[in-house]
Amino acid sequence: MSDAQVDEAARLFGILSDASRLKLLRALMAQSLTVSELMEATGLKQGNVSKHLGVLLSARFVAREQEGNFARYSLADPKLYELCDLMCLRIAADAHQRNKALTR
Amino acid sequence: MSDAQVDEAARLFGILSDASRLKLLRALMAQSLTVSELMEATGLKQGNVSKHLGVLLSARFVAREQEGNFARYSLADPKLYELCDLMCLRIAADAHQRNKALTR
DNA sequence: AAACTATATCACTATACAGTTATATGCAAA
DNA sequence: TTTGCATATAACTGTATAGTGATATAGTTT
Repeated sequence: MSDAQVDEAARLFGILSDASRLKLLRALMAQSLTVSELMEATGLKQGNVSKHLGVLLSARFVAREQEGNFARYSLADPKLYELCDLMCLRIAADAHQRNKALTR
Repeated sequence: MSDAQVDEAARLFGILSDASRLKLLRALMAQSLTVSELMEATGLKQGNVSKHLGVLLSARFVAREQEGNFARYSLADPKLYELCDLMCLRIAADAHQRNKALTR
């Protein structure tokens, strides 16, 4: 694996390292949504949502489709599900570990 | 999924979002190594290696074992392999896409 | 065209953190 | 105990970026 590939992996992990972006992705896992709908779903402000979507778009984690005056975003990468699932499993396993340690 | 869990997922992704830390993990995938060996394997300076290992340790991605004067680190989370594999696949798929787009 | 709406972008501030150097801690050999 | 080595930690600097408010861009309606 080349240095450039490691850098790229780090960059992609970095894009997933923000709670606001994860919330946007989570909302999009259920259905594709417009910016306004994403504002509502996440509680983030408009400029912030657009900025984060731009980041996600640049990494091709999401796709953008113009619908008249609206911009509809959808998940573009099936690997996202697996990546997030894995991390969630990891968190659950960790919680379980900690729990066992406490009650032992 | 709670807000706290989303935050935790973001934090863990963040820990993987640094090229130096990924290089350390990659080196540890082959075998457990001491700090000095990791310096050699990655080209990073001592203080930097220790700091990154501390971060990885705090997330339990690695484990630490004292061996006399040395500290031996090893991978502690089997999910790391899958996470990194997935991201690498994603990068490869992306490269393939771009390649196809160019030669089309 | 003018007014309105949805989205994108800009400028700014505050915060987090990677890398570096220097120093501290702790184990080990003499 | 003194010396030396391996590792950890502290202090500092520079850089990146999240959030915000204001503004710009584009499409839509009247």
